[in-house]
Amino acid sequence: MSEAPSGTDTRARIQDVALELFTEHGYEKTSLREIADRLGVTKAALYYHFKSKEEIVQTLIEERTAVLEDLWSWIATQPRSAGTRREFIRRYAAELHRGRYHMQVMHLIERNPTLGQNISGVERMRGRLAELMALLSPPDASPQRRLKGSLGLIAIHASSVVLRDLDLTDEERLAAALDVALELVD
Amino acid sequence: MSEAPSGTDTRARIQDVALELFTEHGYEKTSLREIADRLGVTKAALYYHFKSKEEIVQTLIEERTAVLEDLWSWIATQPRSAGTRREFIRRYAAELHRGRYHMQVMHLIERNPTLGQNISGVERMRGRLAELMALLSPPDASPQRRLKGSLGLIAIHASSVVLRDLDLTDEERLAAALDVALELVD
DNA sequence: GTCTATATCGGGATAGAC
DNA sequence: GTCTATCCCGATATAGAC
Repeated sequence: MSEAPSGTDTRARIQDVALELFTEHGYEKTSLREIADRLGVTKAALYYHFKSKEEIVQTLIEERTAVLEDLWSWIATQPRSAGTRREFIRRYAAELHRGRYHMQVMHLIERNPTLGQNISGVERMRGRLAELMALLSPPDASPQRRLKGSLGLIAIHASSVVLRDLDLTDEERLAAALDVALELVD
Repeated sequence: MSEAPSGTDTRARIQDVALELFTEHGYEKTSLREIADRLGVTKAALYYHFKSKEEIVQTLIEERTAVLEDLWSWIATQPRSAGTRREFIRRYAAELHRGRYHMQVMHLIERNPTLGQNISGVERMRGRLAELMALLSPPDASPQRRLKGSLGLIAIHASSVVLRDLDLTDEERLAAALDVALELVD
């Protein structure tokens, strides 16, 4: 699933490069020529693997949506307790270790307002994310508690940017974010 | 400064509409034709007031950067105490009441990765924002504390999105965010 | 599976009249 | 201060050869 058999799987290599450029320069600003150039192929080659630019980003997003929906299925069956929320945060963080570009895709959809108006699947993902955030506080929580719960997830996403200048490894950054997130959902 | 003499000041009306569309659909995706249409003028008319699309967004950003720099000048002269941080958060929140589109511009720069590569002034703003976030925790703080301090500011920015479905007024939302932010920088 | 060549479109920007 | 008309470019996407 997230193996990247770096030899022949051009399709996966396209996704890799596209995601990197989309997150770096934005979806709209990234041209297919740029992607093709970096791969050492031509634009037309991309169209053999994907029928449009949209489809490239769609496949990326659908893979990550599946992850969110798995997490949602799990949490929906659990009691709405602090213990559940803490366990959720741990599972979410673990996912960041496994799927190699979960975080990047999250940044992509957070930072590209244009995705979602046209691109199917993005709205569903944003919806799932909102639902998960709502579940990170007790059912009858005050707005303050609601916000803190949501900030638990946001902390994890933001840590890589906010702690960038702090000379930590990715693991250390994630560990710190995990501490903060666990506290926020508690 | 943020008056909008709604009669004749076309320049301000262009900024208004542009900001709204930029934040809604993204900077790249918004065309000058769209802006002009909504104002009931033509593209060429925009070029009388601004020499380029970039200049429109630049003026927006420069006004908000000035605000951040004022806040920075103030906090730099204060002791790095919890009291200072709390007062900073209060001043920041107050600014959201005054300047009518401070928040929108913040969302704009957060969510458009493409701004900043080319557009002068954005990097300076991002830098100021990072510096301010760093000052929201003690000088020798752990990564955890650093992250929590930064989340104080982020809480304010995120509240409008995160608490959207909660049927609160903007004031109530901001008040809740303020509570959480004050706690986070403490 | 990748190439060259091309069709087509929409965007930013300018010239010059009113 | 706003208009019409136009230029120019880069982007997505397709056709068809190899």
